[in-house]
Formats: sequence, C-alpha cells, structure tokens
Amino acid sequence: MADAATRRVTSADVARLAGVSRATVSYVLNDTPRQTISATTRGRVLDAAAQLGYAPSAAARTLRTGRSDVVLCLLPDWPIGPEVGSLLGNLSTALARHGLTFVVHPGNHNDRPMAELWKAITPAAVIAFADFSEAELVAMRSAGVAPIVALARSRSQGRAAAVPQELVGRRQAEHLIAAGHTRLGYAYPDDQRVRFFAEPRLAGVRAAATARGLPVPAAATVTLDVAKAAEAVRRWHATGVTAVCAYNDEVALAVLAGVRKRGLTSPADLAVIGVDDIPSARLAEPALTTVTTDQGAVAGHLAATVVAAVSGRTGPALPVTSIVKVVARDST
Amino acid sequence: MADAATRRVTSADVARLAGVSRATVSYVLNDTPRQTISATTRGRVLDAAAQLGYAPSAAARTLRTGRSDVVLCLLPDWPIGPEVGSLLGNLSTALARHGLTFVVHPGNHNDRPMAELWKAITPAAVIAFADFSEAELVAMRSAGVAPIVALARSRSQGRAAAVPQELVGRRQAEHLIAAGHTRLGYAYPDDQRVRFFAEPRLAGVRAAATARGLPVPAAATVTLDVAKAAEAVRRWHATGVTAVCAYNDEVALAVLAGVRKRGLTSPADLAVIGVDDIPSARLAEPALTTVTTDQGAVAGHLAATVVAAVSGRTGPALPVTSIVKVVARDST
DNA sequence: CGCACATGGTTACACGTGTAAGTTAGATTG
DNA sequence: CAATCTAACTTACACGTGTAACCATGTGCG
Repeated sequence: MADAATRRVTSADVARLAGVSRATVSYVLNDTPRQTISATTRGRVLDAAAQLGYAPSAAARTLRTGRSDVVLCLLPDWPIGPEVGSLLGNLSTALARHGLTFVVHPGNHNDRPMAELWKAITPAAVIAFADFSEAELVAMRSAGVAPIVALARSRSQGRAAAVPQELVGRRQAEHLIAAGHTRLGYAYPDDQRVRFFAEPRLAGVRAAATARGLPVPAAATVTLDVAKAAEAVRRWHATGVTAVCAYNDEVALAVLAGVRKRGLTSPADLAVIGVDDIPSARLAEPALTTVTTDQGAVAGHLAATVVAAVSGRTGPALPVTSIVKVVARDST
Repeated sequence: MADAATRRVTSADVARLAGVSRATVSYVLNDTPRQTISATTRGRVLDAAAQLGYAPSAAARTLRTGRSDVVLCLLPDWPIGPEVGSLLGNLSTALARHGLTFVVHPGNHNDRPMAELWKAITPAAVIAFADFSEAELVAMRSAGVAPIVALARSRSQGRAAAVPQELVGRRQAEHLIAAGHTRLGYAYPDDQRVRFFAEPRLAGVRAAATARGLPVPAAATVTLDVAKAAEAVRRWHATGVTAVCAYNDEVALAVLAGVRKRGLTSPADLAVIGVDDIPSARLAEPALTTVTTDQGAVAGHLAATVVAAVSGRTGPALPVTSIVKVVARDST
C-alpha cells in the first residue's frame, strides 16, 4: 500500500532515475523537433517514466505554455437528446486522436458570467451551439482561446463548423413534395429556447416549397400535449394541408398523437416527418419517418475545424452533401 | 480593438494599479483567514481588480495549491437520455454554488486509459456512474482526487451517493400490485451495457413481488423493435401475465407497440409501466405510466457528497423517501 | 518607561514544466 | 593542425499563484 502522503512523481524523479537532466526528460517525452537525443538515453528515459508511472502535471504545463490541450464545449440550457449525446461522444474520440481532451460544461452560461469558467479551465478552444456575444468574443480573444460555433450558422466572427439547419428543413420538405404533397404545414416547437434552431429549419422548408412554386407552408406552434396538438391538426386538416414537417421527433410524435385523437390516420389524412430519429420514433403509431444527421461525419469535421483553429489555420469546408438523410417509415 | 498580442492581466498588474504588494492582492481576493487587511486597501484592490477585469490563472492556482476546483464527471459509453442531462445541469449549478466548476467527459474510458484525463485536468473529485476498477482507485488516491460513485450502489471503496435502483423497480411493482395485478412480467433491455442498472431494478421488482407472496416475475429481453416486442407480448399474454414493468420508457414504448401489433389493448390486456418520464411517454398510445426520479434532489445530495469528500469529511445519507414517484397515466 | 501584542502590510520561496542559451567532446574540413 | 561544426546534453529562467516568515508601526498595561 502506498502512503497516504505519497508525493506526486515529477519529471525530476524520472530524470534522477534515468541519470540525466530534467530538460532531457522533457525533450524526450515531448519529441522536441530541433533537439537530438541519442537512442540509448531516450530508451532509459522512457523506461524510467514507465516504471514510475509518470504523468506530467497539466497545471504546470498549461502555466508554462499558456495554452492547454482542453477543448471546452458549452452546452445550451435546453434539454439535449441522444443525438447530441452521440455527437459529443464522437467528438471526444475524434479530438483525442489529435491529442486534445474534450470536456463539456452543462451549466447554462447565463448562470455564471462564463469568465468563471476560464478562471477554472484555460481551454484551447471553446465550442458553443449558439453565437457568442460580442463581449464574450473580445474576452476570448484576449485570453487566447479559439471560439467555435457548432451546428448553426455564425453571423459574426469566430470559426463556424455549422451544419446548415436550413438543409434539414429542405430535406424534409423535398421528401414530402416528392411523395406528391403540395400543401405543407410546419409544426413549430413551443420551447422559446430552441428558436435559434427552429427558425432556419422553417426557412429551409419555406425555401423548398417556393422553389417548386408551392404555397407558403402553414406554420403552427405545437406543444407536447395531446389536446393542443389535436387542435393544430384540426386546423391543418380543415385548410387542406396534407403533410407537415415537424421541428423535432418529439413534436412530430405530438402531431401523430393529435392525429389519432381527432380520429384521423397518418399518412392517409396527414403525413408527418420529424428530425433526429430518436429511439421512440420507430415505436410510434405509425412508425415515424424522420431525418437524421450523420453525427460521426459532423464530429469529424468539427474536430478538424478545432485542430485547425488551435493551429491558427482556417478550417476545411463541410462536405455538405449526403450528411443529412431521410429515414423513411410509415408516417409518410 | 485590443491588440492581437495583448497580455494576460495578472495579479501583479492589480497590485501595481492598487499600489500594494502582490501578496496583499492575493490575501484580499482569497479572504485569507488569519490575515488582516484594512478596509481602504481592500477597497482599492477590489476596485483595481474589477477595473482590469482580473481573473486568476487556474493553472497557476492549481499548480500552487495542488488541487483544483474542477469536478469531473465520467459519462458511460451507453447513450444518455434527457433525464441524465437534466441531472447534469442541476449538478452543475449546485456545485457552482459551492465554488466548484463541473465538467463532463463523454468519452468511453476504455478508449484512453483515463490517466490521460488527469494529465489534462487535475480534478478535485471524479464522479462516475459505474464502479471504479481497483487500479483506478489507487491511481486516484495517489493523485489526491476523491472518487465518487453516483446513481448506483458502490461495492468497493470510494464515497457513494447512490440512488438505489432497487427502489425504482420496487415502486413500479408496488404500483401495479396496488392496481390488483398478481402476475407480473419484466421487460429487460437488450443493451448489455446497461446491465449494471437493469439488474438491481429487476431485483427490486422481484423483491416487491415476493414480499406480497406473488409468483416471481417473468423476465424477457425486449429489443427496440416492434416484431420482437410483439413476440414477448405474446408469451406474456399466453402465460397469464397481466402487467409488466419495463426497464425504461423506451423499452416500455416497445412493449406498447408490441401490444398494438398483437391486436391487444393496454391496460386492459397488458398494463405497462416505464421509468424516466421521457417527453415521448405522454404522447404514446396509450399515454405511458412511468416512474420518475427527482433529479433536483439527487443533484443536491450528490453535490453535498462531493463538497464533503473534497473537504475530507463523510457525506450525508440520501433521504431516500419520496425521491422516486409514479406518474400515473393511461397504460396502467 | 519597557514589554507584549495586535494590526497591516512586504519579501521570498515553492509548485512542475517548457525552452532558449550555454557547454562539452568528438567529427569534419581547408 | 587549427578552425569550425554538429550531436548530445546541462544550466538557468520564466510562467502566475499561495503562503510562511519576517518587519514596521501604534497601543494597552503594569
């Protein structure tokens, strides 16, 4: 058993055991470019480090370098689904492959003024789902961290690795139009916090409709409540709408519940298409057609953007095609 | 516009502006106990710090202190639902109230040997959902971080702040038994990674049944697929089972889909109760009865356990009553 | 008066690391 | 053979902070 007061093993311990100077240890362990080390000493250092189980202190390294290898992701305050969870998991392994450690902060950043976070962590980059405020941007510039906007378009500065949400809406609408529907509806979410996402998706649906010369889609807010959803369904059905795009799979499930409540059937009376392909989607009555995003590809591109940003270069453009796909089921 | 090469504002800058020594700045900003500072200097220091927008370097502070104020949560590799997301959010604000910054790592820790994480972050405590391995425990001891096991029982060392999962199963079964059901079934998840959670829940259902002198529940694995679920429903119905507890809301929705597929109805032919109260639950056909956990209370207790652990004291016991509640809907 | 003592500060060091600059000793070269 | 160069290191400093140890004042008290 190790003592309770066992000291941390430092690079000086490794140097002592290997019989070299501390600088040599650092050069070996970091593969410093223009520094030549003989093979035998290199081996001795590596052996000593392994034997002692040496792991460098992140605090000291960050202090010296001024930049850490931590990438911080600020989660929005609205509830996240499994699709975001899978994105985060993929992003974590993708960044780890580049020597970056990925970390997520779930707190709503309205709570604490976010500078509290840089006080605690000194990240190399910060990923957020919504745009940064101007004050946040200058604070990040002066702290030397790279701001990155994910999943949405960036209107201001900061690198963007956005999945264009317009595309999601366009794919939904195109699928319905291809099935022969001409009068579309849009089920808008009740939660005000996701407007940032819902607005461009609705815009995409509108764009697809007008591109085919169809009338502008009839948007209605749908809460996650059967009675309210049934009311929206009644209005759509009365005005000749035969198919609706929903912001979400959950909103789509609410619409389906409303359809059943009104005694109608889907897709005969009203076709419904969602977004995300949550597990419940295939279990609905009828099984829900939905649009899914390739989270692995998005994570890979996001990771590339991050490493480009911390290296100071500009990131690659997202290969936008075939990243958003329709999962056809019974509701359309 | 600030220069591109703008330097970080340090405590020395604050000291210079306030006309005091750097130590005084540190004493003022940290409210060091046995150090007396006059009110006027204190004010000057505070003003200077605010004017300069000073935020201490976490790296330097951690290096000096040996312990940071970061609490790291290791996420499991199985997909997390919105209930875990809400728990994390609550935990973040609860810990922030104690001056701790909460951070989540989504990567499966089989990927990298987890020591890679302490290389990057030096947390004060680590929260995991499953048990730690013995090697991990000794590594954490020697690194001085407090291990904490959440949401499950801890069989080994390390503080535990567990919500007993047996209780969840017991509540499910009791609700069905109170409604008059005597022959119960259990819908076991297909995903092997959640066995750690499913096993105790099933045990709770068994315990509740035997406590009332009922036969042992008929457990069956249910995949998230309508056909497979329908087959399980057929067997239950054939063997006289009238009500099933599901591991999950999603598994419960699969059972409901199986019930419809067989041409049966719920709860008349088969009552179903889930766990988690996901948004889709109330939108199902019929609306799903489920068991929900008060995530705010759990987060508060978990936070208390963490602060107790980093302070070296032992944490309080969880007030286990009334933390798990049944949300009665139409499926029972 | 002389001593102890609280008040309000300052000086100096340590934390563990990366890296620029210096120092050998042997190889190369004109 | 002297001068130069290169491989293989070592020495020394800086990053920004917390805190123990010192120092200079008054101030009460016998």
